[in-house]
Order: sequence, then structure tokens, then C-alpha cells
Amino acid sequence: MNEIKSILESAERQCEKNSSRLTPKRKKILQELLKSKKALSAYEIADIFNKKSTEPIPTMSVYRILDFLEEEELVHKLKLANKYIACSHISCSHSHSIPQFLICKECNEVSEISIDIDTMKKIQKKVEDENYHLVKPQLEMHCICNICDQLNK
Amino acid sequence: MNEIKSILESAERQCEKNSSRLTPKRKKILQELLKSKKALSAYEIADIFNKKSTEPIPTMSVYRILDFLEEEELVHKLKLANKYIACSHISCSHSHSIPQFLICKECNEVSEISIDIDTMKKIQKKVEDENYHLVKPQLEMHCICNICDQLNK
DNA sequence: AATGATATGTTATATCATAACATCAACAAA
DNA sequence: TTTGTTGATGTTATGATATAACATATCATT
Repeated sequence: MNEIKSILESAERQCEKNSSRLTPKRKKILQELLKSKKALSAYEIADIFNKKSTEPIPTMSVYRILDFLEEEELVHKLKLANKYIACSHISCSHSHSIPQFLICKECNEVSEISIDIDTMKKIQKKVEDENYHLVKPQLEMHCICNICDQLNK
Repeated sequence: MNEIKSILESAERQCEKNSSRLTPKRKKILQELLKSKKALSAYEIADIFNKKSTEPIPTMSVYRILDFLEEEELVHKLKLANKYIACSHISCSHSHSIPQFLICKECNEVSEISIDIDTMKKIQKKVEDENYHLVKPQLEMHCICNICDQLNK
């Protein structure tokens, strides 16, 4: 079975549970993000949408839809890149660990990793000692992927 | 002795060593960053400069000067906030550890902390396992400071 | 159909950043 | 002293990301 299709169905169920609606446009944008290995900007998403569809979508709507999808925890916003990426755990039934992102600064490919709890706790302790606390324990790391790194040589 | 003045002198010596010049404008921008507890955007720096000085500085120049100061390791760019902050170790003679930043999402106050080497190594290992590597082992963490957190209650 | 809530459209503008080219100032070599 | 070179700064235009404010459309319920 088509993997993306099944993820979209999970997403739909998840929205129903929260009594929110995964409208056609919201669904389509989530689908594009799922298809993309790279993180996409709101404007890139609008472009993709508009190339494929007869009725265009304004960027404003894309931003709103991304906000919605973020609230539903279906996508993550990467502040470091100002881009958006689908959550890689939509279909997981278990509650998953906190996402940590590796973002290739060249090609914008993103990998979602998880850091072990002890390490994260240590970092959190440091943060609390400094009289701050983490808004969300999500780290974004500016990386270069091996492929791009090779190309540079 | 005035602390900022002494840091500026260190900065000047550091530039001399690299045979680069800490011009009056560069120095003044560094000084504003040193005075500010918060991270400042290029446009905010230009505003501050222009309020105090008869001859205005264009934003373009501010960006160039920030690039320069970054190369000299006198300021850090915070990608997470799109803002800039003076390095807190300009006068230290010893080579200091990799900076990690806590950024308050409300007031933009920033603290520079350091994470112990083992923790950082663990993270780096994870990253390498995923076929990436860190451009610089600098983490920026989206936080809220205790003061702002209190105000929200 | 009328209502209220949610979703989307539209226009304008704020904010952050870079490109491209011109000019100026400092300084060393002729 | 002039000239050439380099680095610093000025100027103008524009790209890229993001939000505000208000209008309109659609859906779910009565």
C-alpha cells in the first residue's frame, strides 16, 4: 500500500480526534511535505501547489495551513532554516521521543534523530541552572550532509 | 576601569594580530552589541547608531560590518533569532569552549553557556552516524527566561 | 434559510538579507 | 607627488520570509 496515502489517513484520524478538519488544501500541503525529502519554505510550497493545480493558493494561506499543521503536530517548523518539514512519526502509535533535526545547509535535506534521554536531561539541567528553560526540547543543528560535503571537494 | 573599554581594546589588539582594521564604525557597532544584554538585529543596530550619530549608517554597511566582526570572532550570529550578539569571551586569553546559546523568545536576552565535552561528543557521534556533520558545534536553544516566564503568569 | 464558527482570499506592509556597482580613504611603489 | 591597489563604505534595487487586518466563502447546526 502507498505509504504516503496511509500516513495521510493517520493524519486524518488524528485531526478527527481533535475535532479539527484536514481540508483538501491542508491535506495537499501535508502530502507535498511528505513527498519531499527536503525542508520546504512556505513560498516553495505555494509554487509547487500552483504548478500542479488550476486554482492557485496564496502564500498567506500556506502560512496559515502550516500553522494549523504545526498545532496538530503533523509538521515541524525549522527555525534555523525558515523551512517546514513533515513529522516523521505521524503513523506511530506510541508517543515518540523529542525530535532533533539535522539540517544540511547546502541541500536542506533534513534528518530527524533522537538524542538519548540522559544527554537531553544534562542539557536541560544546564539550561535551568542558567535561569532559562527550553520552550521545546528540540534542537536544530546546522550540518552538512556527506553527499554535499563530497561534492565540495 | 570601564569594562567595555577594556574589551574593545582587546578586540583592537586581536584585529591587529590578524592584520585587519577595527575602524571607528566597526568599533562603535561592537560597542553597542557589548552594551546590549539582548541580541540585536542588523536593523536595530542601524537605528541605535542613527539615533546617536549625526552621520547615518546604511543597513547594508551594518550587515557588512557584522560579517567582518563575525569573521574576527568578535560577534556571533544567532540563526534562530536572526540577531547578533557580542562574543562574551573577547578578553579571555585562553581558547574557550564552543559557545552554546540560550535565547529568550520573548525578550531576546541571550546567555552563552558551555556544554561539557562528553555530552557534545555524544551528540556529535549521533550526527556522524546519520551521515552528517556539524558545521559548527554551536547549539542555539529556543528558551524562555525566568523573568519573562513569570510575567506571563 | 439563518446563524455562528472555521477556513480561505486579498491587499498591504514589516522584517531580514543580498546583489551589483560606485565612490572614497589609506597607503605603498614609482 | 602622483598613481595604483586594496579595503571600506555608500547607494540603489530587489529578493526572501513573515504578519496584520479585513473581506468573503464554506460548513455544520438549528
